[in-house]
Amino acid sequence: MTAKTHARLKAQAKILKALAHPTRLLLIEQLARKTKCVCELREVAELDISTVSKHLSVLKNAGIVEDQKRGLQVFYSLKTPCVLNFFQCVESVQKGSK
Amino acid sequence: MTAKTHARLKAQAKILKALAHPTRLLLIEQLARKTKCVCELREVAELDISTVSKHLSVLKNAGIVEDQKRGLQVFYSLKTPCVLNFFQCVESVQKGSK
DNA sequence: TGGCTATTTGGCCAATTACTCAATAAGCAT
DNA sequence: ATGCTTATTGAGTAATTGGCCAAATAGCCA
Repeated sequence: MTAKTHARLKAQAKILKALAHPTRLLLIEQLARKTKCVCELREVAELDISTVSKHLSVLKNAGIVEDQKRGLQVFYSLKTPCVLNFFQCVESVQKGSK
Repeated sequence: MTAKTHARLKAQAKILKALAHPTRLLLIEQLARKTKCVCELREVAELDISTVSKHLSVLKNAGIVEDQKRGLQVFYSLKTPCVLNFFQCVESVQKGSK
């Protein structure tokens, strides 16, 4: 395998890895509805705010969400809504067909 | 968050997690072309056959591939080709839009 | 049966991940 | 400036992951 192929696969895996965590999926679902600040997301996730912040930075780093500071709060929004299409296929996999 | 929601998210994450590794993405690309045995995949992946076998069992356990024994060899094939659609979105994320 | 080949499984280790708590930064208000 | 609130970052720890090697399993054929 060439180094180029390896780099491509690694980059693709990074994005999927960012999606591959229950809490981060929850955050994505929330952001699919509307832009929310970290404190709102913390309530939904029922986790320490530092933990939520770190999950958000993983998603941001992968290019899936973006952030915007407004006063004291930081609002996150879904940058690439196409990730929601994943769920359809995930469901197909769960049903064991297609 | 309800226990049910948590279970759903965990199940979805499991499938994404199975996809989220460079080697497993390579295996999926290979199987998208055609059914292959473990030994053929080992050559492509350039890894110990036991490592490849474990990656395949992760994919199988997630419902993404299926296996069929023919004589000494075990052939794997893509059970849910829709996972290939993921790549389109992954590309969009990489380009930072949509 | 015994030997050969293909694959899976178990043990081990190094690297990564997810979490919490504590410390730091940044923005506003008094 | 001081204090209060929101968020991020760093340290430390427990659990998970991915790799290899060695051992076990399974199928074929002599």
